[in-house]
Amino acid sequence: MSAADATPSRTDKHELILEAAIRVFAQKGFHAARISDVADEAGVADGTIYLYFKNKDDLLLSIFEEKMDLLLAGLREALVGVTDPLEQVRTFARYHFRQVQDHRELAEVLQIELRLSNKFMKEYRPQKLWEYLGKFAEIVRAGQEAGQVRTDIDPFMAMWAFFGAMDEMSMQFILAKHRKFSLDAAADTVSGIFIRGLSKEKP
Amino acid sequence: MSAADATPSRTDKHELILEAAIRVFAQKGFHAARISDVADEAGVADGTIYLYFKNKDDLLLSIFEEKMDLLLAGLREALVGVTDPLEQVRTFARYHFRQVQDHRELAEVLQIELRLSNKFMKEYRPQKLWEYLGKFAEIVRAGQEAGQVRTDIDPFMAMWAFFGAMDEMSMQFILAKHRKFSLDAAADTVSGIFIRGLSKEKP
Amino acid sequence: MSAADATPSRTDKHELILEAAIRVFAQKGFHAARISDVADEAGVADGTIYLYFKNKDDLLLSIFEEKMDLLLAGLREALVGVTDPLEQVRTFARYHFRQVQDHRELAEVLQIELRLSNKFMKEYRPQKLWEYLGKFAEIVRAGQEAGQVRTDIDPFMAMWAFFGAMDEMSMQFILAKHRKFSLDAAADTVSGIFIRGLSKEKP
Amino acid sequence: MSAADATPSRTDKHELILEAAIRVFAQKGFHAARISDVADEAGVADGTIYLYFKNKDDLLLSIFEEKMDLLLAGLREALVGVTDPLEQVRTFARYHFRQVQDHRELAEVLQIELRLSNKFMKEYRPQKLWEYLGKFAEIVRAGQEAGQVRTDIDPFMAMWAFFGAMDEMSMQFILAKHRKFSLDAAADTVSGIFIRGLSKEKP
DNA sequence: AATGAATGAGCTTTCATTCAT
DNA sequence: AATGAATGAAAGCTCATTCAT
Repeated sequence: MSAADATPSRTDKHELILEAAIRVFAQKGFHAARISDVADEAGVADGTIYLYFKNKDDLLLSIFEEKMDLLLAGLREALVGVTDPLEQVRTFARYHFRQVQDHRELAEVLQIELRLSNKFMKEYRPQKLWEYLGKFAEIVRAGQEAGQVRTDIDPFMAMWAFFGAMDEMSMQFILAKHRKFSLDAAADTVSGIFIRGLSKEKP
Repeated sequence: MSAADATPSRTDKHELILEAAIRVFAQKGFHAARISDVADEAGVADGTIYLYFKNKDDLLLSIFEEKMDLLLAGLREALVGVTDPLEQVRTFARYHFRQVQDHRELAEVLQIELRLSNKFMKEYRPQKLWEYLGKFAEIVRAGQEAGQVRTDIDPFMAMWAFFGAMDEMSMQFILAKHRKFSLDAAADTVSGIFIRGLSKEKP
Repeated sequence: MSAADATPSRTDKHELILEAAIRVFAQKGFHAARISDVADEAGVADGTIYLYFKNKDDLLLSIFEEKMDLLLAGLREALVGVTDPLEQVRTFARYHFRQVQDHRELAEVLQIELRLSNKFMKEYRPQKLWEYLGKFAEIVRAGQEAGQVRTDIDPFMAMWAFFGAMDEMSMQFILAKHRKFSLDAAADTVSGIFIRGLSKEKP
Repeated sequence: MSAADATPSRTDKHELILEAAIRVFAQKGFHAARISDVADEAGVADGTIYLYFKNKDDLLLSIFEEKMDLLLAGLREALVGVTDPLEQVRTFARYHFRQVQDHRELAEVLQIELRLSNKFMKEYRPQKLWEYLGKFAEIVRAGQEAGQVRTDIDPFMAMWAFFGAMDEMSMQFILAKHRKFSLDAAADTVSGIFIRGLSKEKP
């Protein structure tokens, strides 16, 4: 009500429910999770969820959409000041695995549960994911133009390979809850392979 | 029907149902597919499926188990006579993508639908997958011992990265039903990156 | 706004909501209509409706109660000056069908939607309807006493028959949105049949 | 299994469920009745109902369709041997009210509950009802051709008036569970009014 | 008086699985 | 071994109603 209007009292149910859903989906899985589980976790009534999200699927997709925005913004920020394309590859990998580590439940939902939804995999076009990964294709193309990256590799092919490698290692990290698995080492391995694998051979 | 055939007269309903399930799961997705759909496709009664498989999940896992056996056997055969570790990487990649291309419905089930099953991802230990991928770790280790492969890379880390790269590209191939996407090119890209990425730098 | 107006400044939300409800119920049907639809149509908040009506059923019954008052008053006025009982039958029919024609949405609600409510049909005693129809029974009785109407017919039985005939024809008119259906012809048919049907045979 | 195959063991679930539904719908009303109520009444599981009927609406419509067939067949039989059109009117009325009396629960469903369904009233074309009532229009037309029935009345208008009169009286009979209301008297009243109302005035 | 965000009870329908034949 | 009719648990979603502001 003040001029500044920080709206501290507004609980932002949207955010509240979204975060609760991430925790619940990560723990029980999307299909096993009931709407009432999410409602309980968020401390609201079942029906309240439908005031903020169209349905259960929409809740899952909203997690993806909204979190990918943050992920993409963070990636752009992480790449600021890194000019060398091959160094950018390393930065990308480190940033990605750092996010997986820092937001493990979210990662679990995005990596595993999102793939549950046939809607997502087969009907939905993950535009946000393409924007995120597109940065890698740009890096490769820039490296090719700068003469550092071999030109016999298609940037988009390399992009999917890079994403696949990171994704699978993240998956193993998530699944290997009790085994040792260093994401820093994963970042170094992936960037190590791709940096050398993509660079022009020394003459 | 030959004398060598151990079970000549048995129609092998087990196999019949399994193949029907692959087609149905690939087409409709595991969750959307009904047991009665599989039964119809196989030309048997619903109840008959339960004489050969414990439940719907077991049907999915059986597809994985039995097909991975064939895949692994094929891989071993493909690698026969290829002695150079780096060349073995190329052979592996080509073999893998060839299988995806030749058994597209099976690939679709294994790549997408199998991941749907929380049971599979979180509880089940895909021993057969590890055996298959383990070949790659062996190749890397052998290369390291032979002095061709850099030793700062953990063979198992490399294994997951390699699998992830191939898997994601296969996924894109499967999803990109109408776009052009060459699996041969994918094999060359992946092996191109990994062969150079794993090899020792030339002095 | 006039001096005679007892409630000049009051916007009369009650009336506002009632009229909105008639339009909404007629258009979407009572069950399909949401309280929020009525609120939107009336330009008030959902909760406001509950300041004027006990619940959704009460809203429907209030439409009946209040509109039947007007209908009954109009009928009495229409019958003023008509002394011949058989002529009164014709007047009744013409008045009734005229109302259906002039207040089609209201008629739709009263004819179709009101019957939807189990509450209305099985628990509620439609006193107002009986008053309205009672006029017909009175007409018949008066005709019997005057010697114009046959006495082997129970006035109340005749009343229900007369009402049923008019009601069904109104229903057909309402349902037959696109077909030709003249309510004037309906009035003539009904009164034609009942006037002759009720009158004493000519000796 | 015998040659005669009376199939006494076949419980005919379809019929069983239909009859149970009539009882339940009549007692609780269509909307208030739960599928599980019908299942309980029929002594089957909830799911079984869906093996025989598409959904709850279909169950209601099936009652109408199947029972109207019987009603129509019975009407035709009742009219056999009655040649005089005006006498046929009386036969029709008596048959109709007899059915209401003998199948009171069915009548209750058809008269009251069927009208609950917006689907039925607004979308569904009650072909079977038209066939039933069409007999009356035929009777009127035949009477006009034979010179017994006045020609200033449209047979279809008369048909709706006749049906409305009978329907309303049936409704009152059904609603007036505890009051005295003779359906025989109703039949005589309706046919009395319509026979004289439709016949040509004596010269 | 007015609001409208929040509530939570309630129910149809699906479909994996069973078991009498 | 094979059938397929029958089962019944399970849950997403709606919407009339409430009440704190």
